[in-house]
Amino acid sequence: MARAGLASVGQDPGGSPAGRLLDWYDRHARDLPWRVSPLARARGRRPDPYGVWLSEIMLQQTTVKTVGPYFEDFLARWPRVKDLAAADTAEVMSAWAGLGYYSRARNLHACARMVAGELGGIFPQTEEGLLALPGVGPYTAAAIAAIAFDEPAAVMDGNVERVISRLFAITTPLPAAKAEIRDRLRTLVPDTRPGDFAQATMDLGATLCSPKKPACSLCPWTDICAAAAQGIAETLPVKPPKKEKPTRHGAAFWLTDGKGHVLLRTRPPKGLLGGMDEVPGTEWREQKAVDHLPHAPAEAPWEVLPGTVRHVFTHFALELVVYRAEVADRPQAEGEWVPVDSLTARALPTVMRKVVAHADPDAAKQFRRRK
DNA sequence: GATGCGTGGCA
DNA sequence: TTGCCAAGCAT
Repeated sequence: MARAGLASVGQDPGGSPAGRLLDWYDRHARDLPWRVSPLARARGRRPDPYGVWLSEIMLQQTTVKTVGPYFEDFLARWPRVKDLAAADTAEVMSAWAGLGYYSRARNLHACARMVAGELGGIFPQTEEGLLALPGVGPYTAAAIAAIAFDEPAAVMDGNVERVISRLFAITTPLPAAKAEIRDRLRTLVPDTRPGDFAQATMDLGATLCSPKKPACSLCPWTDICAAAAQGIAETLPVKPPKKEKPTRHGAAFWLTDGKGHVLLRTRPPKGLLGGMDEVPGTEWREQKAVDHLPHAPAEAPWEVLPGTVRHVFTHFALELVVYRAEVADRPQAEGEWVPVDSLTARALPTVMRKVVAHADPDAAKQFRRRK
């Protein structure tokens, strides 16, 4: 933890910036389920490309804490890429339920099938090759290339954008600043341990160089950080103003048959909650409907439940009224009758789990097993 | 370049 | 309570 005195600025007190960051990483790397520790890596242990790929897809826009149990569950169910490729899509969607951004799950499965099939079970080892895989964009391709294959790729995620924009005091707003951030990052990427360097920059952003109240005094780069020197670290990177979220309204219909089954539907494969299961409902509109019942999946003695279900998506908030009915004989209705006690096996997104909890609190208890 | 796409944690 | 935002990608 040697502190670089003013006299040593520009003198490279602890080696190159990358070297100093790696030194910090050797001492502070977090122990994560998909990570090979710096020590084990130094001893020659290599991360499994399948595990690196799986974790990176899950980590897109998703926190480490949230991903943990899902990663363990996927790896236990499908230890190798060919196992995942052989799974049913419905089973994969069910296992992904709750993690969000469900197109990731579809692309994950498509990618597994591509790798296990036409690629002979071997992941591409270059950024370019990885970029051609479904669900793999610039960040993920670079991350896999660096972490799994020791390619000196510039791995730039939200954390790294923050770290680099501060290090060089880049005040251009995002996303226009990305090109400059990437150029700056490239000057830092070392030829040795590029994978650890990538993980170190992300760890730095996730721990010390946080969006608010960065812990500059503990940072291995504090003495070479332009933003810290100018006292503007917390203001960077500059982001565009946020758009406001409208609230949409709708209704959901919980219909049971008296024999422990409930009517569910599967949403279309693309778009919001694509390919996921749902409790049948109305469309979701900003205007509140006067009467929901004409949109019910069947005629039944519908009873409106008190309260509403609220859920916030990326670009709008949703408020649902829940109706409940039980019928002795199943009416003609689009969808599938599913045992109420096996809903965990279904691909129910979080908003629909909230609907279940509202309509039948006992049934919702089965969801508590995970996490 | 802009937009659509989930969820949970935390200040 | 409310807003912020986290290891982005596809279109």
